[in-house]
Amino acid sequence: MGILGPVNMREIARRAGVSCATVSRVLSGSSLVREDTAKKVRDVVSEAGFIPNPSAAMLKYGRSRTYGLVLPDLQNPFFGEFVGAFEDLLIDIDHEVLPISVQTSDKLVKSVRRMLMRQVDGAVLVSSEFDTGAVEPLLLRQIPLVTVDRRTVQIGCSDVSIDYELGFVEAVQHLKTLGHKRIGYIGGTKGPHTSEVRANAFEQAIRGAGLTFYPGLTRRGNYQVTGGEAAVVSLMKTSAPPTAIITANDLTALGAALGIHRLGLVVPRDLSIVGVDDLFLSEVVQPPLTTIRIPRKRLATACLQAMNYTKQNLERIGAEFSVPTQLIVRESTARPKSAPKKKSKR
Amino acid sequence: MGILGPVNMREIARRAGVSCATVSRVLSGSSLVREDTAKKVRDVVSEAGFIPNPSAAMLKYGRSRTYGLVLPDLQNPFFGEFVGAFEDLLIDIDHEVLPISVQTSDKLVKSVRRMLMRQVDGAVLVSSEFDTGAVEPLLLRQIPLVTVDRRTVQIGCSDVSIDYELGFVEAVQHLKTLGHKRIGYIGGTKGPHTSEVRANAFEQAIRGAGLTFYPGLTRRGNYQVTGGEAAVVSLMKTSAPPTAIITANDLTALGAALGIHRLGLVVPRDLSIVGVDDLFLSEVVQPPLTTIRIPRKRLATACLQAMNYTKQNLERIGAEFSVPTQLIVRESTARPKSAPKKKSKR
DNA sequence: CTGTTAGCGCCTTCAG
DNA sequence: CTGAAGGCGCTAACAG
Repeated sequence: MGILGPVNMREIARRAGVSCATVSRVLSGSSLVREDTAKKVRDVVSEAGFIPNPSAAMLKYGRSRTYGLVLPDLQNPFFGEFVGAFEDLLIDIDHEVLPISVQTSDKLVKSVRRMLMRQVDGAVLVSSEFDTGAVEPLLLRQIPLVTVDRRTVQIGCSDVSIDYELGFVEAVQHLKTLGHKRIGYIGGTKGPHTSEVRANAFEQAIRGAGLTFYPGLTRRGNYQVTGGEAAVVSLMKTSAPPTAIITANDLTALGAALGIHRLGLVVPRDLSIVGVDDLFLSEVVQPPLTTIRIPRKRLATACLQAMNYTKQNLERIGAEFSVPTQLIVRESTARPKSAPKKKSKR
Repeated sequence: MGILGPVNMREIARRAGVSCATVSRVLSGSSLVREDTAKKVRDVVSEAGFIPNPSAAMLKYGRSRTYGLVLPDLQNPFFGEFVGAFEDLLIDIDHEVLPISVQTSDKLVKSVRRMLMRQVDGAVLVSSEFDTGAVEPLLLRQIPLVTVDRRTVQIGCSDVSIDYELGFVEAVQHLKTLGHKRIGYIGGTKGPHTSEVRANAFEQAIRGAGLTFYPGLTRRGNYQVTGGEAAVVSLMKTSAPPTAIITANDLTALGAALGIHRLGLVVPRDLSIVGVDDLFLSEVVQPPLTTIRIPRKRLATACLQAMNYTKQNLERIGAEFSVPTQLIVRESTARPKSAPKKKSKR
């Protein structure tokens, strides 16, 4: 079974009575080794519990078999779930993921440094700000880049966009069918481009459905519970509050639901709420949240695809990929209470 | 600024007109370099954006500056939060964390292999099953180990126990004060030792408070929402259901709350619920969950402490550390509805 | 088919 | 104070 201390290849070679090269060949599955020799080597390897040192290989090849994954906030369960999905994909190709959470305070610069240290073979930047200066070192070193929802490509950098437009249209249609006319929106923070993308998708969906877009029913959140709560309170205090809102993500929606509750109101009777993400907790809360699902697996797959494309076309402009979203109707949306009354003017 | 392709030390040395050794000395802060030479080198280093390749250093030293962190389930937000806390600690000492989720299906063996590959300097096993055979290779290679809630130590392996006893006593006291007498429990899966620890802590707390321990009001969950829901339904169908329950973790508690809701009942009117963990979502759900908080930072700190102890006493039996818990009272617990009626026999 | 050799980038003696 | 040289473990040429 096991052994004491780290065993190296030379030691394995010695025990098997062959040279390191032969051991290396056996391990890499080369067919240029006689079967009985190979078997002998394999026996020694497994008997010693030998595991090759990847640092050595990396030193030789300059490839680390790991991809950096820059996320805005690992506290948000969505990103945790996404990391898991991405990791599963990488395991199949024997790679690793280096997840890096770029909190508000630290700069992207530091995470870039960390990736450079770990010699990542590529980096995926999810919904984060794209500070050209900060990622410069990556580009200069020819490290393939993939952004999510930046909706811009450049040499050595592809983009995967999440099709919010699709989900928002479905959501607005859903609300319209229920009878909502005054639909509000609680967005994300100012920095990341995805905030604008989501806000625009909302406005377009509203107009596309033939409804009125009320700028006064729009608020900025922070992608967290706190932001959703504060925004919904502000929204409900207006003279003509919305009967339904869509939020930039589920955490914001959960915050909004909390705010409504604290106001002594109830969801969906007093306000219908639609989130974005579909956290696995969203179907567990009361009421279960109607939300626009971002499919993690498809997103992860698209990122990997984009990565491969970029890698193979490093000299060229990156490609654009897209991932669909899907409305999941649960119980946080219902017919507006006020609407019928207003209509039936008796 | 940046440069093209990976730059190595020799190149820096060349540009600065010195040798690699001098560059190395400057980078490691050796004082044996003339200040003007050092400055010259530092300028070239920062101008080239040079970052030393840790693989080379690792190859030399055999230390990877990373710790493995084996968790039962990264889907559970508690572990995500814990990884973050542990990582923060490691950043300060310039180390990294390799988080590994050991799902039900895969075996611990595989994760051990992954850690061996990455040449971790140590491993923390959180609330997982401790298969002696599987971790043997770690022990044999003299890799310091820390377990959480295994409550056993051995050569080269320390333990950090979470003081559930404390939290459960507080929780039972809280429920007793509210007037509860029939308190049930929904536990964890059979494998990990922590399940027994939590179950025993519950039973002792009940008896310690002078209440009756009803084995019939005990169920097994799976640390997930589904388990909590199924268990609570089963519990409420008994002829004499509990008026309050304590669950093995917050996810289970959330599941229980969901189950109660589906049964057409309401928390805490029909059943008071106490969780364990204090997920950041637990204060956001309706009703906010009363729960026994496991402080992540303190747990992470204790793990690191334990790791350092083990490392410095590899030949000796590990030490035992403990982390306290704390009851957080919110709104999922209240006076039982039935109790007063039963008492006032009129 | 198998062994020998050189070198990946860094650090650390040992000389100068 | 600074330079030259060797070696960490592995692999890919190149010999045999």
